[in-house]
Parts: sequence; structure tokens; C-alpha cells
Amino acid sequence: MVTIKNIAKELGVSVSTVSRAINNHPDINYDTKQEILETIKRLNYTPNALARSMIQKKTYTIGLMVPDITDLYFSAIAHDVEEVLSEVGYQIIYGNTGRNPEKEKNFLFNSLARKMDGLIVTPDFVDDDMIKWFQQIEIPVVFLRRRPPAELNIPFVDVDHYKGACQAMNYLHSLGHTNIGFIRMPEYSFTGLERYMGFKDSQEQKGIAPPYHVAIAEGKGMEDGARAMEQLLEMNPDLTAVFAGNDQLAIGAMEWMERNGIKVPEQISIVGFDNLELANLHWVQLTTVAQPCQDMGRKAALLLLDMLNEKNERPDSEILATSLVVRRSCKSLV
Amino acid sequence: MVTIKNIAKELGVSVSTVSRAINNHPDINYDTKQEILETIKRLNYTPNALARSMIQKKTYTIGLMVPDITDLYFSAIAHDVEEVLSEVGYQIIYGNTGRNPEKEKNFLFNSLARKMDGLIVTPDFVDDDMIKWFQQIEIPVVFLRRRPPAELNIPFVDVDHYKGACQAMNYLHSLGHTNIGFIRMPEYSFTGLERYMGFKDSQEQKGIAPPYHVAIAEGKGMEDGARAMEQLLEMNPDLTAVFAGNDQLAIGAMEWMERNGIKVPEQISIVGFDNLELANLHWVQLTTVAQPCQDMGRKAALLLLDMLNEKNERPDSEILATSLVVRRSCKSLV
DNA sequence: CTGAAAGCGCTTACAG
DNA sequence: CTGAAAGCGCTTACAG
Repeated sequence: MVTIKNIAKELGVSVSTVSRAINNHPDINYDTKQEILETIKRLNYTPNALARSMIQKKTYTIGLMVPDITDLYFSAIAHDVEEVLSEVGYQIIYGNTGRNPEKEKNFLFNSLARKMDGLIVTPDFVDDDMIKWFQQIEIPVVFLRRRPPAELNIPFVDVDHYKGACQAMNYLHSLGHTNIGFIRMPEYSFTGLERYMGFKDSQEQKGIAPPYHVAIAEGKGMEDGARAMEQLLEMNPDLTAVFAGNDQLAIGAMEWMERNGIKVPEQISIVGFDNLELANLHWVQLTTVAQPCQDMGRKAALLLLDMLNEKNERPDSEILATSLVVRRSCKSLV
Repeated sequence: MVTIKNIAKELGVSVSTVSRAINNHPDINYDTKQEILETIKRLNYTPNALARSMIQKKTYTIGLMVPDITDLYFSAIAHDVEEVLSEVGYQIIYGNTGRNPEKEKNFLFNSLARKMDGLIVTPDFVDDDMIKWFQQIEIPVVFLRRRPPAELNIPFVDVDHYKGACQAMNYLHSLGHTNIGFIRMPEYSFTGLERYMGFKDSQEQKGIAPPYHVAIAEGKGMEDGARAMEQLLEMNPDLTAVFAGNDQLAIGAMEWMERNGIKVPEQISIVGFDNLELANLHWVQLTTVAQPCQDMGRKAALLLLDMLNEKNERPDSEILATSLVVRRSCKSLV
């Protein structure tokens, strides 16, 4: 492997001089620099980023920890984070936790050992130890789609799931629905919880008394939505509308209804959340709550950059607003 | 920042001893080791992976370069690659090229500077310079979804797109279709080209004379499929079947037909490629060619591991077989 | 079992 | 403008 030493020896100069040529240092003779640059090219020399990082205390690597890169949401985020950060010379070390606490810890601990410059993370298990850990580390961190606990002074970027759910419920209420079922995402899902709170509080504020009919889906996929829909109708055959925690669940529910001869929206109205491309399919035309999926990764990366550049040590968090996309899955009762 | 020196000083031992404790070296007194380990915990010391890598010539990082992480296919790959490799201590440095030659080169060059241990890549621009580059580098590389040019002795993992397309065409032929249109993915797509070759050769072998009616889509999305479908019917109003380069294009075409009162499969049969979850939607029920999406990332990671462990310097490439999934989008003419 | 020393490939004052 | 030297935080023979 060719090193800075080889280049120096080849030309009979010192390694300092070679280093200066590489790093565009002003204190170097023009001709010497040209010669060095040429030799570098000829010998196919690549500076060792590790050695450089050791001295400069900067690795130009950012850790990106997500629960599931396969989730459309997170792949969009990964795309944008990479786009923004690679533009200014950073590389992304990505970790997929699968919501496994061990993998989460592992990734986070490794980020210290590897001296990453910053972290963009979606942690699912922030216990007391984790909180202490986040308090100790000295590199900038941004939370993505998760709100840090009160003890942690970490900026975050998230969508206002709660308000989004309220938008959906207000719409349903405005159409005259009161007997509304809810298909909730699995309990582990933080966003699922917030959306559920939006559902519950909306019903309460509308003066609708419990019990509220909620089916908790086993997963986030379409089959899970179908099963949940079945449960929902078993416990409450009279419901006129369903609010599903995400589009996939909603579409699964629609499929189940289609198979069982229940007409949407004539017999049952349905609203989803996410506004996936799917929701706009001709056969689906699902009314749903859109979240600004494109912006999240970009915003998180920009926040982190501000912190890295010390422009802003503790930038403000961003809570992105949702918007209701009305299509053809709801019927008015009034 | 606490270093191995601090630990050593704290206990009045040498750094060598501390190092031995950390690395489970046998030549160390049991009690000393316990003391050191305890101090490490107390002082919250994390070994510097950069310093270690410099000496050991091993970074435990793998580069993963994909054109678009947002593509379902690549996010599944990224998921599996991470799963397999993180299990044995590697971390993934991920790069998204967006099919931009500059970004591709950048990522590849950086992988040398950062001393990555291996590379799993999907390059779109392998010109002569790139070929030379791949020949020079000394780390193991696996191509994913791309066949390396003949000069390059690099193993790859890919799906047999050509045969898959032939499967689809054979099916259509067996149903009596001969006037078949093809919706081709954009020209930049390598997989699109292979699938197109499968279409063309199948028609030829069936003894069907040109011209073959092909619409090249502008993108890979549903709207692109819709537009292509329109073009296809303009140039050939009599076609009885359409083979689309991927499911999204196929579904876009179906939507367009639905909007224009053309019944699938009564008037026009359609076959897709990929077997996305979408294809199984109740309203879609698209007959399509399934590719073993889960296996690719895993297989590529396993190949790379073999090379990293020097079990096998040049393992065999893997060409994964597709399978036809018959649903309800094709009608028999015989 | 332990420590002193060399060295990984660089950068950065410092002296000239 | 240039070079010698120290040092980043480790590991690894080598000697004892």
C-alpha cells in the first residue's frame, strides 16, 4: 500500500511537504506541489482517512439508526439524509435495529468507538441507562420520529401525529359519524399511540361516551388490517366509520370488506393515515392524512449540520404538520 | 476523552497490560484484568476503533452502494445486508447514488480512503476507468443486480431477469396471445434491458415477426405505466396482451385501462414483473413474475463474508430463479 | 505475567 | 518555503 512516506521518498521531500500539497496548505512552492500531485496520481495514492481522522478529531461519518429501512417512511428518510449529508462530505453509517433493544444499544455504543461526528436516530428503547448515555456523549444528536424524554435536551423532527389524527376525526364528525371504530397499530409503535390518543380525545371532546371500539393490529400490514376489521365488526356491528392507524391497515380493512360484501363508503366509511401512493390507486381512493415524508430526513440532516458547524448548538425541534387528503372512501350521514 | 493511557495511569500499570485486558489476551493476571475492566467501566472508557483499525488493518466496515434506497427492492437488500453483516460485527456505510456517475465514483473512491473491508455495490457506470479501478483495489467486492464486465473477476448476485421475462411470455403464448405489447422500463435500467430481451427473443422464437410494439416508460412509477399504455394502444390498437417491465408499470397500465373502459382481462391481458405486495391487492390480482427479493441481500452478504474470511477467494456468483405467480389478469384465447 | 519501545499513516506546531 | 519531531490512541513483538 502506498503511503505519504512513499510519495515523499520518491521525490526526495519530507512528508510534511507532501501533506501540505494534499491539504492545499498555502505555504508550499507551486512547482513542488505540482510534482507531488502528479506523483500521487501516478502512484495511485489515497490518503488514509483513519490516520487523518485520528489527528483531526473528525471522521466525517454520521450514524443513522432506524427501526426498519424496509418501511417506506424510513427509506425515504435514509435517502434524504444521505443526499444532504454526502453533499458536504459526510458518509452515512446505517444501522437497522428491527426494534431490538440489543441492536439499538450496540449501534449507539459503536458510534462512540468509531468516533462518529453526529447521530440521527429513531430509538425505541430510551430507558434510564440510555438517557444517561445520551447525556454523556459529546456529539450532536437529532431524534427522528421520536420525542426525547424531558431530561434530554435533544432536538427532534417529527410529524404531528396527534393533530393529524384529530384532523381525520374532525372530518368524520363533520360528516355525521359518531360510531367510529379505530384500528390501532401494534402497541410498540410510538406513532400508533399518538394517533390513537388523537382518536380517543376527539371522541371525548365530541361528547361521545366510551366504550370506544379499538382493535389492535398485530402488525402494520394489510393482512393485519383485515383481521382487525373483522374483530372491530364483531365487537361493534353498528359502526358507520373506521379510522385506521395507517394506510396499509386501512386498505387491508377495505379488502376484507370487499370480500365480505360490505360496501365502502356506502355502508362503512374509512380514513387512513400516511397517504401512501397506494391510497391513490383507482380502486382504493382512500381518504387519508398526508404526512410530509420528503421533508423529515432533509430537515433532520439540516438540523444536525447546524450543530456540527456550531452555528447553533441547540436548534429548535420541528414538528411537521399533516394535511387531510379527501378522496372517495367516506360518505356523509347528514 | 478517556484513553487507554488514563486507565493505565489510574492503576499504575502499563498500557500494554490494559490493552491485553481489553483484548482478552491470555497472558494476563486474572486479578489485574478484573481491576482494569472495572476501572474501564467506572471511567466510561471506550476503545478508539480508529486507532485499533490503523494497526490491525481491519475496520469492520462494509460499503453498500445502491442506486436508490427508496426502491423497495434495494431497501429490502439494505435490510438483509445489514442483518447478516452486523451479526458478525461489521457496520454498513451506505451510499445512495441516484444513478449519478459522480456520486458513484465518489463513494467508491472514499471506500478506499476509509479502508473499508469490503464492498457490495450496484454500479451503473462501469467504464474503462472503473474497470481498472476495480482491478486495482485489493478488497473483496460483490456486485448486486449487476453483471460485472468480462474483464472483471468479481462475483455477483442477480436475478435471472431474462428467463423470468421468458416465463411470462411463454405463459402468454400458452394462452394463445401473439399480439403482445411491451412496456419497457427506462433505458438506463439494466434489468429493464434484460427483461426486454426476454420479451423480444420469446416473440422471435415463437415465430412472430416484427415489428414488436414497445413503449419505453419515462420512469418506473404507475403514472409512467399509464402513459406508456396509452402509447401502446395508439400504435397497436389490436393487441390482446401487455407485458410490463415491472409491477408498478403494469398497475399504472391497468388503471389507465380501467379509466378508459377497457376490461382486464376480458379485453386485454396483462403480466407484470416483481410480485410486489400491490400485485396481490384484491382489486389488482396481477399475474406477475416473482423474484426472490429477500434472498439477494442475504446471499450477497454471505458471499462477501466468505471472501472476507478467506474461506473462498472467488466464490461462485448466484443467479436466482424467478417464478410465475398466476392471478387473474390474463385471459385464455384458446 | 508485565513493561518499554516501535510503529500504524497521518497532521501540526516549531525552528530554520 | 521546508524539514525534523512530536503525537493522535492504540497493538504487538521483544525482553525480562
